[in-house]
Amino acid sequence: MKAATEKRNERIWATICDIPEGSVASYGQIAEIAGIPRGARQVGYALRHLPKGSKVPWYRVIQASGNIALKVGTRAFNEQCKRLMMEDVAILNGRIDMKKYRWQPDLDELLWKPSAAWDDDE
DNA sequence: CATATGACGACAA
DNA sequence: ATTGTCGCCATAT
Repeated sequence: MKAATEKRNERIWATICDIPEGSVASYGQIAEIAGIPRGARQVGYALRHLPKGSKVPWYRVIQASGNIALKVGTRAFNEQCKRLMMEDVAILNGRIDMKKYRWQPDLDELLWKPSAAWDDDE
């Protein structure tokens, strides 16, 4: 595994950890905040490679369309639905109302941990 | 180096 | 609203 990749994944996970309870974010959204424009798939990759007992709230990450990315019927899928519902996130007909639950970080929150979103250089 | 794949996203029919 | 295409980008073969 390349170091750059691990760092990228860590940034992604860190960003996901910032999603407040009761909210959700799309893969693309996470990617952008993590400093990886068009990196939606990389977020998916990072989640797929989540370290074994990580406390990352991966279940708050869903597709921009409001769907859960996992295949229906899988254990992970059920786990995600369950967790979301526990946080009062309604799932109607297998979908989540993004307009209503999408995480909208304020500048304060971004300034709060910029190291991830901006060049380490600066 | 060429292809195929995937926890994605935007857009056209 | 549903479905299909194409664009993206790191990995795997």
